[in-house]
Formats: sequence, structure tokens, C-alpha cells
Amino acid sequence: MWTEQARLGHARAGTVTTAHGVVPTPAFMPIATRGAVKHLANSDLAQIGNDILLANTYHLYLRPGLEVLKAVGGLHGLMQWDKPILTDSGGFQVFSLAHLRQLTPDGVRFNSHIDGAELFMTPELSMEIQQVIGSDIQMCFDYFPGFPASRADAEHSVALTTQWAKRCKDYSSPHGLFAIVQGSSFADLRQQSAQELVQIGFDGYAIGGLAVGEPTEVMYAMLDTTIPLLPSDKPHYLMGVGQPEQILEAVKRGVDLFDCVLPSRNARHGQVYMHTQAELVDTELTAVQYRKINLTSSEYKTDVQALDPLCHCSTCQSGYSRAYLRHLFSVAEPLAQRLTTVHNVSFYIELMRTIRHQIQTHAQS
RNA sequence: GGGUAGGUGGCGGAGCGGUCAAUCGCACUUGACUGUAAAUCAAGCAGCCUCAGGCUUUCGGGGGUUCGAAUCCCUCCCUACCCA
Repeated sequence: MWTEQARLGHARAGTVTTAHGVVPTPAFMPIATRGAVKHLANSDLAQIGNDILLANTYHLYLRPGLEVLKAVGGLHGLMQWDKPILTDSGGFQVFSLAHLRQLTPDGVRFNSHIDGAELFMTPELSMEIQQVIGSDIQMCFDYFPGFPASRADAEHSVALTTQWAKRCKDYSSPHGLFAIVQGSSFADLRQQSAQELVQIGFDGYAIGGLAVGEPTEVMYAMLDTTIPLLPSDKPHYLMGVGQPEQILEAVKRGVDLFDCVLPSRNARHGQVYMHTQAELVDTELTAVQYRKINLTSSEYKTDVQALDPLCHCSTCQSGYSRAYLRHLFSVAEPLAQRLTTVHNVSFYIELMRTIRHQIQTHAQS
């Protein structure tokens, strides 16, 4: 499933091969929780050029539900998206919907955030849903606390996550199952989690439970202690991260896959990522050169420049001005969000393309 | 000409003797968002200062009552509707 092509320090360039195609890595997966990157059509995604999407087990289970998904050929059929899809297991909702759920060793009892209906998510159910969705990469159902977490909570998280990972593997089809390393900010627990999961054996390894409020340095430290314990012939996925510089730092530590709501959510809120020079990342992968601006600021009221003159996305190439986009935001025209989402997601995809290019071009043989 | 109801901060609109520099909504300003309950949320929004507090000018204009008024009285101006 994973093929390495080049290496620069610990940074790796390679490919993940799935039933729906090949994903060059390091890669960023835009988030289509409910089967759509918010505001974008497939034609937008085609222009953006992302090779894979992330969708969500919990949300798609609630709507449209398993019967519909079965009837329409899974999420690929429903969306008419023919490239790879990775599904998160619902583990994140155990965290984000904490007030609506009850944790048990067997699984998690939820009250639907939509109508309050009770459901019981287990590792087995999560696997079944992900198979019905037809995802190319499926995530084990996991559990993690927020930050800061007590050692006891972190230990509990590791134990439950390992136990559930076993059950996921026992249930699952043979290919495309990733496990998730937990352990909060405790280096030894991270190591223990990694070792237990590697022992079981998966197609890829994710690092989860990070970017939940801990200092960035703690996150980097956890990557430093975890990644050396993961098989180097399997893809490494840092879940939910993050800002461009965090992605670059993680790539330099050996991470291959990323997802994050930031580009799409920030776009909806009028915050856009901008080039400060033509190349986002230099040949040494030193840093990401960029800045963020709040388009809703009065500063842009009459700014007729294209949104980001150094960007090649369709929004910027079409010449939409900052003044126009600011106006669209101020009158709440939905076009604003589509145009900025196209831009921000394109920015992330370009960032990854540049990182891959730099690794491949300057790889040590 | 007569009658009735009103005139409050950018707008709408509370308040109807002290706890009012004035609820609230909108608009506006700035800032956050990290495996998406998020087209969301937070803060600010008379001026000034030695800024967990203090001071100065505000509730159509003017005058009065009162220890104290956006709130009561007189008067003027203006708006809406009704009657002639």
C-alpha cells in the first residue's frame, strides 16, 4: 500500500495505493465530513486537484444512513467522486460531542446531536459503517481525552484504543485499516500505544489526540517519540493537523498524511492563506512562507487586487478582488465562501505539492 | 383649526424619579477557529483619564420641580394617524 520514492532527512515522499487510485504523499486530505467539502462542487475539487477526501463515519451513519449508502453504491456512488476516500471512525465525535455520550468498555453510547436518538457505537459498528461507505482507508474506532489529561485518563485512552483496535482488525476486511496512536502528552504512553498497535499490525498508523489545546512544542515532541517506533514501510498520518508550519514540521519528522478543517473553516469565516513569495517552501524545507489575512477587515474595502496574485487557484486566476470578496462576506453571499474555500484548500494542496517536489528534487540517495 | 400617539445612542427599539452612559436586536470594528453539532464564536462599540476605578458631556430645544430627571411639570419645535 505504501511505496517510498524519496527521502530528505526524515521527510518522505511516496505513494499510498488504494482501490480508487494512488495518492502521492505527503498529502493533505480536505474534509468532507458529510460527503461534501462545504461549499464545493466536484468540479471545484477537480480544479483544486486533491487526490483524496476525508469523510466521517458518525455523521454519515446518522444521515443518509446505511440503507441509503448500500443502495447508492456507498459514498463514492452517492458523491460521484471516484478518487480515494478515508473515513474517520467516529472517534473524534467521542471527543467533540463529549456531552452527548457515555463511554463504556464495549463502546460509546451517543445521543444524536440531530434529534437526540440513542445509538451505540462500537468498534464493530464503526467498521461495518466504514465498509458500507466504501472507504479506501478506514480508521480504527479510538478514544482520547482533551488537554491537559491526567495520566490515568491517558492510560485509559491507550488501553481502550488498543483493545478496540484489535476488535476493529478482527472485524475488518484485510486492506486499508489504520490504527491510531494515543497517549496524550506522555511520551512513554505514546510509545506504549505505538508498540501495542504495531504488534497487532495495521496498514498504516495515525497519531491522534493531538492539536487539542496542547502547546505546539508538545505536539512535536510526541511526534519525535512516536514516529521512530512506527514501521517505515507503512504510511504515517497525523490526524487533524493543522497550520501550514505544523504540517511542514510533521513532514520533517516523517508524517505522510494530514487532514484539517482549518483551510475550509477559516475560508468560511473570511480568513485566507496568502503567498508571500512564489514558492511556499524552500529546498531545505526550512519554513512555510505565507501569511493569513481576515478578508472581512475594513482594510480591504476598496482593495482591487486579485485575492492572492501569486496563487494559481481558480478564484485567484479569475481575478476576484479582495474588495469584491469582502463585499460578498459583508452581505453574506454564499459565493464568498465558495471562492475562499477553493482558494484555501488549493493553498494547502499546493503546499503539499511543493513539499513533495522539494523532497524529490533534493532527496539524498 | 381640533384630537390622539410619539420624538432615546448609526438604525430599530426598551426604559418611564435614584441600582442609567442607558436592556436587547441589527449594523459596524477587531480577533479566534486544528481527525467539522462551526456561513460559527468572542470581545469592543459617547469622550477622556493615573482605566478591577474615576471624570466630563448625552435620551428633540428651552425653562422648571426635586437631594436626585431619559423618566414629573410648563413651553416651543417636529413626526404619524384621525376629525373638521
